[in-house]
Amino acid sequence: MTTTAQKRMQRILVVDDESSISELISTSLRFVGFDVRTAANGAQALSMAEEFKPHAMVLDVMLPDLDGFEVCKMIRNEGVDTGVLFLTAKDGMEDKVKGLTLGGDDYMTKPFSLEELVARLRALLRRTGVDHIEIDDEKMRFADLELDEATHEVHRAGELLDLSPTEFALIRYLIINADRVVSKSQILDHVWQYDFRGDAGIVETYISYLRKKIDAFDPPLIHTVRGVGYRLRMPAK
Amino acid sequence: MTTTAQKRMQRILVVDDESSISELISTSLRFVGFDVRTAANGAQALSMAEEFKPHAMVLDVMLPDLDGFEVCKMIRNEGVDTGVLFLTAKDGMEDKVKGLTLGGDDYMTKPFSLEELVARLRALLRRTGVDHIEIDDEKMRFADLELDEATHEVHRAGELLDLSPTEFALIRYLIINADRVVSKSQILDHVWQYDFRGDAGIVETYISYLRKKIDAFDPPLIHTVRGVGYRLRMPAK
DNA sequence: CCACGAACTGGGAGTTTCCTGAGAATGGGC
DNA sequence: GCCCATTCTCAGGAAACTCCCAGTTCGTGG
Repeated sequence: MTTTAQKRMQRILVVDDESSISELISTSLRFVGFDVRTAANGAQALSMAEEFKPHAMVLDVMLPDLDGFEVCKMIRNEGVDTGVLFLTAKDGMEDKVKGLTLGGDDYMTKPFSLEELVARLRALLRRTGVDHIEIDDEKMRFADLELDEATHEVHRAGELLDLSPTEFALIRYLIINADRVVSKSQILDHVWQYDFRGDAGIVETYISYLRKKIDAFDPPLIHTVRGVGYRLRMPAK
Repeated sequence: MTTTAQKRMQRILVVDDESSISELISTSLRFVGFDVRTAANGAQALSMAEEFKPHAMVLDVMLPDLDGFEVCKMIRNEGVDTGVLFLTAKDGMEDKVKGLTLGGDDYMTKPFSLEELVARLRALLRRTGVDHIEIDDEKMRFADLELDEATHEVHRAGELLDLSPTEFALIRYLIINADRVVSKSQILDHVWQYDFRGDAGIVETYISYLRKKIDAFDPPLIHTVRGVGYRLRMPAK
């Protein structure tokens, strides 16, 4: 399944020299339905891109041989038309990246959360519009809740809610998994940055924050399933 | 049966250095219809994986030679495409597991109950979707009883029942073994954590709890088989 | 029909899980 | 640099849950 490329799948090339990171990313992307290849350095990335023709790339700017921007430039010169999501460590480089990610591209600083990565990548594919099989108009809905990926806005019953970034990511994850029970550790794994080493209790705190904003309306949508996790659901009236 | 691999059976590789644990697990898995092999350390696991090509693995993170993550990585590098259910002691290691269980993988902390293990393993196989013989969409039914694994809801005659975690696990076990008599010690072994040192009398208590909720409807489905155990059955009217 | 063991169930103690408020630490924007 | 929003930790309290115990009922064999 990882070797046989499906025709309708969007192809992503992941380039990072830390194997733990590239594995983390590629596993996640495969899970949400992308066809993924990986490369560990610039040279590999080049030959892989030519052969694989990815719709988008996740590209670490810090590679052992070339830097990410070089790789990007060369690949585009080869005529491979692909959006790029740059990954960068949190340091001075950040500024440099900003200047270079014009056009449809985007970047994220490590460490990031996987939901965020997937969301950005989808947005990027939508913008660069390589393959319009897309049906989703960057808006998600559940009951009278509405989440807009593009504007990062959340409305309930027509009213705009003021959410912090983490709150937004959390409610997004809950909406994606609407009606299913998600455990606190699942939430932690997907919503928090992958190197978060704290207690799962933080999830309780944020659920509490969210409830104050989202469930200030009736009926309450966020339900606790004791001993298991949380669940977004429309209570049977 | 343990040596002759059936074509339609899903293959599971169990890796743990405590033989009592790996035996416990493999017996259970065989009983519910998997084709199981075991390994006691990383090296064995590697050679076994290559030859056996498991659909999924149950992998202790704490092994005498390599750690579980290494093993997992190496096996995947060998091109064996397999989901992994990590086992971890309840300590700091928990954190380390989190980042690596994204995608299709999952993990559980010891001690666990065998029902839980089987349920998670099935969910994992469903997600990684190696062998799509699936008919069940995470829902089980018996008579007018309906149990949904995803929402953790149980309905009888269309009405939602409010069950505690243990009650839920117990009714799940009874439904799985519908129409068969299961003894109190079987129940204890499968539904409670394997290190539970209490009396089998606890089962009576929970059967009683369940009856109040499930058999508040007609006809009663939970029947006592005196001197033997319990049986879920539709009484011949 | 009696006697005995098995099963049922209410009560309650001890534990676990969850919720929430308060405050320290961090970091970005003005 | 200062302020404010945000993130995260911690701890008290409430509620749910697990488990044990003991008195009672039930079923079966003698």
